[in-house]
Amino acid sequence: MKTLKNDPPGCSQSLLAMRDTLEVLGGKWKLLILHYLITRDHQVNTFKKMQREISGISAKMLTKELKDLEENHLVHREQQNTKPITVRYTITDYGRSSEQLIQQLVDWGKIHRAKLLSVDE
Amino acid sequence: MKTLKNDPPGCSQSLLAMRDTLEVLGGKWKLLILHYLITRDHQVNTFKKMQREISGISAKMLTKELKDLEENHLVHREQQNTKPITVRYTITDYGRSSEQLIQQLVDWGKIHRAKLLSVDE
DNA sequence: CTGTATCCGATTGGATACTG
DNA sequence: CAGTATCCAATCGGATACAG
Repeated sequence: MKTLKNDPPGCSQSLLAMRDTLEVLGGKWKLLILHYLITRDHQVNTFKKMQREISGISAKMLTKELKDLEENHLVHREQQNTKPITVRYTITDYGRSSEQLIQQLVDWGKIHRAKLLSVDE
Repeated sequence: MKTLKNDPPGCSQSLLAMRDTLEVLGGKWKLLILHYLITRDHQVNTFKKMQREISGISAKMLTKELKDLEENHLVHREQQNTKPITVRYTITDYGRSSEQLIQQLVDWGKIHRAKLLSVDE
């Protein structure tokens, strides 16, 4: 498990917690990947399939993000005995703890798109 | 108000909403800034004060992030008649719509720090 | 198929000095 | 005080080729 950065001096508890979350789940892709795996829990999600279906991500990025998520026990990596080799990625129980957060992202995105329509641009 | 990116083809509604949120509120600082302004709603929050108290942010970044947030009606900018000039930043009603999302970030950060302690590293 | 390695342009973001 | 302008280093991240 990756260690977190130290508290910036004088940082409140909630600020620190936010920073931690942004450090672990921040960036362009991690929450999208978690969402992908959560909503496709019963499927066999291979590297290739994920790259195809998570629109816009490159192999390099997907590798890196999956590695980060695995290090933090949010995602499980399982190599299959196929030929050629395939790898199955699944969400862990711990990874599921991000579900509410993800739901908030979805909810807010909908709020924002609605707001956009209601405002003269 | 900034327009959002178009839907990547074949993108589900929830995925699209997540992308929107990450586009508007993503990055290292925006949610920290909103949190700052929400929790200090009754104070006079000037540029300098914010830069001092949001540990680690540079003037350049704070300028840019505040501008983005203002463009999206999440933050209000108000120039004061002081000498030298000061500027007061406040959260808007719309900005307050991010409060639940921020709370989730705080909650998850606490979960994660606890998890970190419970796992042999 | 699942990555890794390399190249390289684009972007990020700090430091510093400066303007109104 | 509230930014802007400039320089520059570090990182990001795509494309391509390649390895197991």
